[in-house]
Amino acid sequence: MPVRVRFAPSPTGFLHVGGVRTALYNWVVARQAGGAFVLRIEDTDEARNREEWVTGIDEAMRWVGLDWDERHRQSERADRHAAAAERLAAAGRTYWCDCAREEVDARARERGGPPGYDGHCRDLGKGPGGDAALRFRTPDEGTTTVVDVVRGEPAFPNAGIEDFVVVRSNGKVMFVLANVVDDIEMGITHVIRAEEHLPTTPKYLLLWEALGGGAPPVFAHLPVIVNEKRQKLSKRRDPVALELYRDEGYLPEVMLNYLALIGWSPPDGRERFTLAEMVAEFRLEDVGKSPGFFDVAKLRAFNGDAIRALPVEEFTARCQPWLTGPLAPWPPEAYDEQVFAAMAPLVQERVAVLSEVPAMVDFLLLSDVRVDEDDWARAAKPEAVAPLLDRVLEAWAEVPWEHVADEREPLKDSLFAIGDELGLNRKRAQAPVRAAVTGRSVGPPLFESLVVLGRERTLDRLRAARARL
RNA sequence: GCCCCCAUCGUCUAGUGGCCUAGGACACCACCCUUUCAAGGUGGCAGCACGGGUUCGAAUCCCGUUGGGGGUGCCA
Repeated sequence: MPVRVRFAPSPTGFLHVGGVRTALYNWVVARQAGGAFVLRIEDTDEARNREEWVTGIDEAMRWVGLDWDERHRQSERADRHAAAAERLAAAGRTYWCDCAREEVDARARERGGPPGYDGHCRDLGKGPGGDAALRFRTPDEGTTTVVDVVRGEPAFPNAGIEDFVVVRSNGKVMFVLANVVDDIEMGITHVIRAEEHLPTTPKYLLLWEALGGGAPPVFAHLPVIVNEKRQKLSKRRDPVALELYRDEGYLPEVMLNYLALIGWSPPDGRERFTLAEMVAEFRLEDVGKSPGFFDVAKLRAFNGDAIRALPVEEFTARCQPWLTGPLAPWPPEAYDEQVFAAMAPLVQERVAVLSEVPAMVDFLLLSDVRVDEDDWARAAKPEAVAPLLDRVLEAWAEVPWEHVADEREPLKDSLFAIGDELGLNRKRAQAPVRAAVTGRSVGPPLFESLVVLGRERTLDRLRAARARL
């Protein structure tokens, strides 16, 4: 039987990073088996069915490079779901129930037992219509066991599984049923999803059997991804949208690499690997069981390494959204390809995410520098800064405007010579110049930057700074 | 409350009964390099939750405790 897996996100406005990992594992399993990766958008809840949210999923998937073989929208299969519900009803596996939530709760309280539905309408022979919902009759005895590649065989006593609703009173089919129907009809062989679905899996299995689905799929419930407080990442309090990381300048291949590592690592334990390597080495049974923390610090470290490993041309190409695109902090005409090309290698080894690039070169592209108050104050503190700037201004008006490593380095030599005479070490001598010219206390190497900036602009900025002293 | 899951450095993990005085990575600290910041180099800190078993031998197997998490909808 050909391997067929599915990734079934519901449109919530963005693609959740945890979902990306789930999609990745599914995709890898499909690719290594030469099977099919099905993208199934579970949009049956109207509140989550906004068109742009649906296309947002496609875009996000494309960005990370997880291509699908089939794409379905659950909402388009409503008739299939309804037909399945009818089959269940015809087979006597369901019954109509018009108990209100409050009644169910009240009875549970009286009973003193666990909350949940008590089977009140089971044998009342009620019909559809009004507030009636269709409930699935669950077994009172026995155990439903989930055979799970990563969890073993968790067993659930059937007595603890309430008669759950499969069709709402408004006629809409519930998620579990739609899920099972789609999985059966789409020939899904492996259900790889987040651990939070484990508790509903017995219901899934019961329905699967009731619908005559044949051999159930192989399950793999992946450990959840948690925040620093060890809670499942939530869209309300945690930065979970893949788009956020994309706009911050994380590389898609790094996102995949890092996410893969939460829950799985290659046999040899190395941490950096490509998608192709993962396809070659991944095994579902090697997936870990414990929840994993989404550590942005580590993601950043991986990203910085990956950026540095890029050929410069590619680095430059990948920077375009922040240089000439919508994420650039300046108008398109401010960008100068030549200027950036001169700085690119120096910038490349200093950023961890691409969104940090503009701040590294803005002083070269913008006509006015905004000088950071604190940085300037710190750099300008020593008494000797005023005479230093005076003498540098004088010297640099004459000196050859170049910086040649290992040979003559006129800019550098003159600055440090002046600094020496005034009792300022190299660190303190370059600081006021850097702050005056670039606006910040950190940035790419100073003399290289000045060469690109040019004599006139450099001297202008130094004069302006001298005047502020 | 009830059901289910989980438990190795701060974090992600390697480890599947002797190879473990527990390895790597990120973070952190120190030093080196150095025109800032990075990068790089060297070194360091730091862990098998606890208690019982099983065994010649347990991070590895079993039971319990504790701690954490998930689920418990006419959401997906």
